[in-house]
Amino acid sequence: MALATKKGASAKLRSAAFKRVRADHSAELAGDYVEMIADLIDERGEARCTDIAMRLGVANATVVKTLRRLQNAELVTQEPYRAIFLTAEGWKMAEDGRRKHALVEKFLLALGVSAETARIDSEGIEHHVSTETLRAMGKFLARHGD
Amino acid sequence: MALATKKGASAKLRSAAFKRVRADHSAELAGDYVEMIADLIDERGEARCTDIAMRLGVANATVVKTLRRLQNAELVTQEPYRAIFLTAEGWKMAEDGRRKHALVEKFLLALGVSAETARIDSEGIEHHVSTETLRAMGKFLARHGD
DNA sequence: TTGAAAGTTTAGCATAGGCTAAGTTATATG
DNA sequence: CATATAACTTAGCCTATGCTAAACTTTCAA
Repeated sequence: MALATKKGASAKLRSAAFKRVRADHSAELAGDYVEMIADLIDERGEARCTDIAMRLGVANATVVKTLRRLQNAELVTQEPYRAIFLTAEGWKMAEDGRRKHALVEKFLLALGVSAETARIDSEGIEHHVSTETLRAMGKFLARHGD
Repeated sequence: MALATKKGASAKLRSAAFKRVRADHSAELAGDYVEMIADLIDERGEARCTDIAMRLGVANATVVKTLRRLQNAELVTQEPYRAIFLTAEGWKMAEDGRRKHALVEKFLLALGVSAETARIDSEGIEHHVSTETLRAMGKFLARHGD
Protein backbone atom coordinates (compact mmCIF):
# COMPACT_ATOMS: atom_id res chain seq x y z
CA MET A 1 0.00 0.00 0.00
CA ALA A 2 2.85 2.34 0.78
CA LEU A 3 4.22 1.61 -2.65
CA ALA A 4 0.84 2.06 -4.32
CA THR A 5 0.35 5.41 -2.62
CA LYS A 6 3.78 6.60 -3.61
CA LYS A 7 3.19 5.49 -7.17
CA GLY A 8 -0.14 7.29 -7.29
CA ALA A 9 1.28 10.50 -5.88
CA SER A 10 4.13 10.50 -8.32
CA ALA A 11 1.79 9.96 -11.24
CA LYS A 12 -0.39 12.79 -9.99
CA LEU A 13 2.58 15.09 -9.89
CA ARG A 14 3.61 14.16 -13.40
CA SER A 15 0.10 14.50 -14.77
CA ALA A 16 -0.10 18.09 -13.54
CA ALA A 17 2.28 19.23 -16.25
CA PHE A 18 0.21 17.60 -18.98
CA LYS A 19 -2.98 19.04 -17.57
CA ARG A 20 -1.40 22.48 -17.70
CA VAL A 21 -0.40 21.95 -21.31
CA ARG A 22 -3.94 20.91 -22.24
CA ALA A 23 -5.39 23.91 -20.43
CA ASP A 24 -2.88 26.18 -22.19
CA HIS A 25 -4.01 24.85 -25.52
CA SER A 26 -7.64 25.75 -25.02
CA ALA A 27 -6.67 29.27 -23.98
CA GLU A 28 -4.19 29.60 -26.81
CA LEU A 29 -6.58 30.10 -29.69
CA ALA A 30 -8.54 32.74 -27.82
CA GLY A 31 -5.30 34.54 -27.06
CA ASP A 32 -4.20 34.47 -30.67
CA TYR A 33 -7.53 35.82 -31.86
CA VAL A 34 -7.79 38.73 -29.47
CA GLU A 35 -4.16 39.67 -30.01
CA MET A 36 -4.72 39.69 -33.74
CA ILE A 37 -7.95 41.64 -33.47
CA ALA A 38 -6.17 44.21 -31.33
CA ASP A 39 -3.40 44.48 -33.90
CA LEU A 40 -5.88 44.95 -36.74
CA ILE A 41 -7.79 47.63 -34.87
CA ASP A 42 -4.59 49.49 -34.12
CA GLU A 43 -3.24 49.12 -37.65
CA ARG A 44 -6.30 49.87 -39.71
CA GLY A 45 -9.05 51.00 -37.39
CA GLU A 46 -11.14 47.85 -37.54
CA ALA A 47 -10.91 44.07 -37.54
CA ARG A 48 -12.72 42.07 -40.21
CA CYS A 49 -13.23 38.34 -40.51
CA THR A 50 -11.37 38.16 -43.78
CA ASP A 51 -8.20 39.74 -42.42
CA ILE A 52 -8.15 37.44 -39.42
CA ALA A 53 -8.69 34.41 -41.63
CA MET A 54 -5.87 35.46 -43.95
CA ARG A 55 -3.39 36.14 -41.17
CA LEU A 56 -4.19 32.91 -39.33
CA GLY A 57 -4.20 30.93 -42.54
CA VAL A 58 -7.64 29.39 -41.97
CA ALA A 59 -10.96 29.53 -43.83
CA ASN A 60 -13.41 32.32 -43.27
CA ALA A 61 -16.06 30.04 -41.87
CA THR A 62 -13.64 28.81 -39.24
CA VAL A 63 -13.12 32.36 -38.03
CA VAL A 64 -16.85 32.93 -37.83
CA LYS A 65 -17.33 29.83 -35.73
CA THR A 66 -14.50 30.69 -33.40
CA LEU A 67 -15.73 34.25 -32.99
CA ARG A 68 -19.04 32.90 -31.74
CA ARG A 69 -17.18 31.07 -29.00
CA LEU A 70 -15.23 34.19 -28.13
CA GLN A 71 -18.49 36.11 -27.96
CA ASN A 72 -19.88 33.58 -25.52
CA ALA A 73 -16.70 33.99 -23.51
CA GLU A 74 -17.32 37.77 -23.47
CA LEU A 75 -14.03 38.55 -25.14
CA VAL A 76 -15.39 40.13 -28.33
CA THR A 77 -18.58 41.83 -29.50
CA GLN A 78 -19.96 41.88 -32.99
CA GLU A 79 -23.06 42.84 -34.99
CA PRO A 80 -23.92 40.73 -38.03
CA TYR A 81 -21.99 41.84 -41.12
CA ARG A 82 -20.06 44.41 -39.11
CA ALA A 83 -16.54 44.77 -37.77
CA ILE A 84 -15.36 43.00 -34.62
CA PHE A 85 -14.64 44.73 -31.31
CA LEU A 86 -12.95 43.65 -28.12
CA THR A 87 -14.58 43.85 -24.70
CA ALA A 88 -12.62 45.25 -21.78
CA GLU A 89 -11.64 41.71 -20.87
CA GLY A 90 -10.64 41.07 -24.47
CA TRP A 91 -8.34 44.09 -24.48
CA LYS A 92 -6.78 42.97 -21.23
CA MET A 93 -6.06 39.52 -22.63
CA ALA A 94 -4.68 41.04 -25.84
CA GLU A 95 -2.33 43.35 -23.95
CA ASP A 96 -1.11 40.52 -21.74
CA GLY A 97 -0.48 38.41 -24.81
CA ARG A 98 1.40 41.17 -26.60
CA ARG A 99 3.63 41.81 -23.61
CA LYS A 100 4.40 38.14 -23.23
CA HIS A 101 4.89 37.67 -26.94
CA ALA A 102 7.23 40.64 -27.28
CA LEU A 103 9.31 39.53 -24.32
CA VAL A 104 9.71 35.97 -25.57
CA GLU A 105 10.62 37.17 -29.04
CA LYS A 106 13.21 39.64 -27.73
CA PHE A 107 14.58 36.95 -25.49
CA LEU A 108 15.06 34.55 -28.38
CA LEU A 109 16.78 37.27 -30.39
CA ALA A 110 19.10 37.99 -27.46
CA LEU A 111 19.80 34.27 -27.24
CA GLY A 112 21.13 34.49 -30.78
CA VAL A 113 18.46 33.05 -33.04
CA SER A 114 17.50 34.69 -36.32
CA ALA A 115 14.64 37.19 -36.55
CA GLU A 116 12.60 34.78 -38.62
CA THR A 117 12.97 31.93 -36.13
CA ALA A 118 12.34 34.22 -33.18
CA ARG A 119 9.10 35.33 -34.77
CA ILE A 120 7.91 31.81 -35.49
CA ASP A 121 9.06 30.08 -32.30
CA SER A 122 7.79 32.83 -30.00
CA GLU A 123 4.32 32.29 -31.45
CA GLY A 124 4.34 28.70 -30.25
CA ILE A 125 6.20 29.23 -27.00
CA GLU A 126 4.44 32.26 -25.55
CA HIS A 127 1.42 30.32 -24.39
CA HIS A 128 3.42 27.79 -22.42
CA VAL A 129 5.67 30.08 -20.44
CA SER A 130 4.90 30.59 -16.76
CA THR A 131 5.27 33.89 -14.98
CA GLU A 132 8.41 32.63 -13.31
CA THR A 133 10.09 31.73 -16.59
CA LEU A 134 8.97 35.03 -18.09
CA ARG A 135 10.66 36.83 -15.24
CA ALA A 136 13.84 34.86 -15.75
CA MET A 137 13.79 35.83 -19.43
CA GLY A 138 13.34 39.45 -18.40
CA LYS A 139 16.34 39.28 -16.12
CA PHE A 140 18.42 37.76 -18.87
CA LEU A 141 17.44 40.58 -21.18
CA ALA A 142 18.37 43.14 -18.55
CA ARG A 143 21.84 41.61 -18.30
CA HIS A 144 22.47 40.91 -21.96
CA GLY A 145 21.29 42.64 -25.10
CA ASP A 146 18.05 44.63 -25.19
CA MET B 1 -3.13 46.15 -56.93
CA ALA B 2 0.40 46.65 -55.71
CA LEU B 3 -1.02 47.29 -52.29
CA ALA B 4 -3.27 44.25 -52.42
CA THR B 5 -0.37 42.02 -53.39
CA LYS B 6 1.81 43.38 -50.64
CA LYS B 7 -0.97 42.88 -48.14
CA GLY B 8 -1.51 39.30 -49.28
CA ALA B 9 2.16 38.45 -49.12
CA SER B 10 2.51 39.87 -45.63
CA ALA B 11 -0.49 37.92 -44.42
CA LYS B 12 0.92 34.75 -45.93
CA LEU B 13 4.16 35.28 -44.07
CA ARG B 14 2.36 35.85 -40.80
CA SER B 15 0.09 32.85 -41.26
CA ALA B 16 3.10 30.55 -41.61
CA ALA B 17 3.83 30.85 -37.89
CA PHE B 18 0.29 29.90 -36.95
CA LYS B 19 0.30 27.01 -39.37
CA ARG B 20 3.47 25.73 -37.73
CA VAL B 21 1.87 25.99 -34.30
CA ARG B 22 -1.18 24.03 -35.47
CA ALA B 23 1.01 21.38 -37.04
CA ASP B 24 3.08 21.18 -33.85
CA HIS B 25 -0.08 20.56 -31.86
CA SER B 26 -1.11 17.52 -33.84
CA ALA B 27 2.36 16.03 -33.48
CA GLU B 28 2.54 16.91 -29.81
CA LEU B 29 0.24 14.27 -28.42
CA ALA B 30 1.95 11.51 -30.36
CA GLY B 31 5.29 12.73 -29.02
CA ASP B 32 4.07 12.75 -25.44
CA TYR B 33 2.66 9.25 -25.75
CA VAL B 34 5.72 7.60 -27.25
CA GLU B 35 8.03 9.38 -24.81
CA MET B 36 5.95 8.16 -21.92
CA ILE B 37 5.73 4.62 -23.29
CA ALA B 38 9.51 4.58 -23.67
CA ASP B 39 9.91 5.77 -20.08
CA LEU B 40 7.55 3.10 -18.78
CA ILE B 41 9.31 0.34 -20.70
CA ASP B 42 12.67 1.48 -19.33
CA GLU B 43 11.42 1.89 -15.79
CA ARG B 44 9.31 -1.21 -15.38
CA GLY B 45 9.77 -3.37 -18.43
CA GLU B 46 6.39 -2.75 -20.01
CA ALA B 47 3.88 -0.02 -20.72
CA ARG B 48 0.24 -0.50 -19.80
CA CYS B 49 -2.78 1.63 -20.57
CA THR B 50 -3.50 2.36 -16.96
CA ASP B 51 -0.06 3.78 -16.24
CA ILE B 52 -0.18 6.03 -19.27
CA ALA B 53 -3.65 7.24 -18.34
CA MET B 54 -2.55 7.99 -14.78
CA ARG B 55 0.57 9.86 -15.78
CA LEU B 56 -1.18 11.89 -18.44
CA GLY B 57 -4.13 12.55 -16.19
CA VAL B 58 -6.74 11.33 -18.68
CA ALA B 59 -9.30 8.52 -18.69
CA ASN B 60 -8.37 5.02 -19.69
CA ALA B 61 -10.67 5.01 -22.68
CA THR B 62 -8.98 8.12 -24.01
CA VAL B 63 -5.65 6.34 -23.99
CA VAL B 64 -7.10 3.35 -25.83
CA LYS B 65 -8.50 5.57 -28.53
CA THR B 66 -5.28 7.50 -28.97
CA LEU B 67 -3.25 4.30 -29.12
CA ARG B 68 -5.33 3.18 -32.06
CA ARG B 69 -4.31 6.32 -33.92
CA LEU B 70 -0.69 5.76 -32.99
CA GLN B 71 -0.97 2.21 -34.27
CA ASN B 72 -2.28 3.50 -37.59
CA ALA B 73 0.66 5.88 -37.68
CA GLU B 74 2.99 2.89 -37.16
CA LEU B 75 4.45 4.30 -33.96
CA VAL B 76 3.29 1.56 -31.57
CA THR B 77 2.22 -2.07 -31.75
CA GLN B 78 -0.17 -3.86 -29.49
CA GLU B 79 -2.13 -7.09 -29.08
CA PRO B 80 -5.54 -6.91 -27.39
CA TYR B 81 -5.25 -7.01 -23.58
CA ARG B 82 -1.44 -6.99 -23.80
CA ALA B 83 1.27 -4.45 -23.12
CA ILE B 84 2.22 -1.74 -25.61
CA PHE B 85 5.43 -1.67 -27.65
CA LEU B 86 7.12 0.93 -29.77
CA THR B 87 8.07 0.41 -33.40
CA ALA B 88 11.50 1.48 -34.60
CA GLU B 89 9.99 4.75 -35.71
CA GLY B 90 8.31 5.09 -32.33
CA TRP B 91 11.62 4.66 -30.53
CA LYS B 92 13.24 7.23 -32.77
CA MET B 93 10.53 9.76 -32.01
CA ALA B 94 10.76 8.99 -28.29
CA GLU B 95 14.51 9.48 -28.24
CA ASP B 96 14.25 12.75 -30.14
CA GLY B 97 11.62 13.94 -27.72
CA ARG B 98 13.67 12.98 -24.69
CA ARG B 99 16.75 14.77 -26.00
CA LYS B 100 14.77 17.89 -26.76
CA HIS B 101 12.91 17.74 -23.49
CA ALA B 102 16.05 17.29 -21.42
CA LEU B 103 17.81 20.14 -23.17
CA VAL B 104 14.93 22.57 -22.71
CA GLU B 105 14.58 21.62 -19.06
CA LYS B 106 18.28 22.03 -18.38
CA PHE B 107 18.23 25.32 -20.21
CA LEU B 108 15.40 26.65 -18.05
CA LEU B 109 17.25 25.57 -14.93
CA ALA B 110 20.38 27.34 -16.13
CA LEU B 111 18.27 30.41 -16.79
CA GLY B 112 17.42 30.41 -13.11
CA VAL B 113 13.90 29.03 -12.80
CA SER B 114 12.95 26.50 -10.13
CA ALA B 115 13.07 22.75 -10.75
CA GLU B 116 9.31 22.52 -10.51
CA THR B 117 8.72 25.26 -13.08
CA ALA B 118 11.42 23.91 -15.38
CA ARG B 119 9.71 20.55 -15.35
CA ILE B 120 6.27 21.94 -16.09
CA ASP B 121 7.22 24.63 -18.62
CA SER B 122 9.57 22.39 -20.57
CA GLU B 123 6.67 20.02 -21.14
CA GLY B 124 4.74 22.73 -22.94
CA ILE B 125 7.67 24.39 -24.68
CA GLU B 126 9.55 21.42 -26.09
CA HIS B 127 7.16 20.89 -28.97
CA HIS B 128 7.41 24.45 -30.22
CA VAL B 129 11.15 24.88 -30.29
CA SER B 130 12.87 24.83 -33.67
CA THR B 131 16.24 23.21 -34.28
CA GLU B 132 17.82 26.64 -34.46
CA THR B 133 16.50 27.71 -31.07
CA LEU B 134 17.48 24.36 -29.62
CA ARG B 135 21.02 24.91 -30.82
CA ALA B 136 21.07 28.38 -29.29
CA MET B 137 19.96 26.86 -25.99
CA GLY B 138 22.73 24.31 -26.27
CA LYS B 139 25.32 27.01 -26.80
CA PHE B 140 24.03 28.90 -23.80
CA LEU B 141 24.36 25.77 -21.69
CA ALA B 142 27.92 25.25 -22.92
CA ARG B 143 28.82 28.77 -21.80
CA HIS B 144 26.88 28.90 -18.53
CA GLY B 145 26.01 26.15 -16.07
CA ASP B 146 25.87 22.48 -17.05
C1' DT C 1 -10.79 -24.15 -10.04
C1' DT C 2 -13.61 -20.66 -9.62
C1' DG C 3 -14.70 -16.00 -8.62
C1' DA C 4 -13.48 -11.29 -7.57
C1' DA C 5 -10.43 -7.52 -8.64
C1' DA C 6 -7.86 -5.24 -11.91
C1' DG C 7 -7.11 -4.05 -16.41
C1' DT C 8 -8.77 -3.41 -21.24
C1' DT C 9 -12.04 -2.52 -24.72
C1' DT C 10 -16.39 -0.86 -26.85
C1' DA C 11 -20.17 2.22 -27.35
C1' DG C 12 -21.91 6.52 -27.27
C1' DC C 13 -21.64 11.28 -26.19
C1' DA C 14 -19.56 16.20 -26.23
C1' DT C 15 -16.63 20.06 -27.70
C1' DA C 16 -13.02 22.29 -30.39
C1' DG C 17 -11.38 23.48 -34.55
C1' DG C 18 -10.73 22.52 -39.29
C1' DC C 19 -13.04 22.34 -44.21
C1' DT C 20 -16.34 23.28 -48.57
C1' DA C 21 -20.46 24.79 -50.67
C1' DA C 22 -24.31 27.57 -50.86
C1' DG C 23 -26.97 31.45 -49.37
C1' DT C 24 -27.31 36.39 -47.64
C1' DT C 25 -25.99 41.24 -47.03
C1' DA C 26 -23.17 45.46 -48.03
C1' DT C 27 -20.79 48.24 -50.98
C1' DA C 28 -18.79 50.24 -54.83
C1' DT C 29 -19.07 51.20 -59.67
C1' DG C 30 -20.91 51.72 -64.21
C1' DC D 1 -29.91 53.16 -59.00
C1' DA D 2 -29.08 48.66 -60.26
C1' DT D 3 -26.17 45.17 -60.04
C1' DA D 4 -21.64 42.79 -59.69
C1' DT D 5 -18.25 41.80 -56.36
C1' DA D 6 -16.67 41.32 -51.92
C1' DA D 7 -17.64 40.12 -47.32
C1' DC D 8 -20.17 37.61 -44.14
C1' DT D 9 -23.13 33.69 -42.49
C1' DT D 10 -25.25 29.08 -42.36
C1' DA D 11 -25.33 24.26 -43.02
C1' DG D 12 -23.21 20.19 -42.92
C1' DC D 13 -19.25 17.44 -42.92
C1' DC D 14 -14.75 15.58 -40.73
C1' DT D 15 -11.07 14.41 -37.21
C1' DA D 16 -8.93 14.87 -32.68
C1' DT D 17 -9.36 14.56 -27.97
C1' DG D 18 -11.78 14.35 -23.94
C1' DC D 19 -15.56 11.83 -20.92
C1' DT D 20 -18.75 7.90 -18.60
C1' DA D 21 -20.90 3.53 -18.45
C1' DA D 22 -21.01 -1.11 -19.56
C1' DA D 23 -18.94 -5.30 -21.28
C1' DC D 24 -15.25 -8.24 -21.68
C1' DT D 25 -10.39 -10.56 -20.41
C1' DT D 26 -6.73 -11.69 -17.38
C1' DT D 27 -4.82 -12.67 -13.23
C1' DC D 28 -4.43 -13.95 -8.63
C1' DA D 29 -5.86 -15.91 -4.44
C1' DA D 30 -8.91 -18.56 -1.58
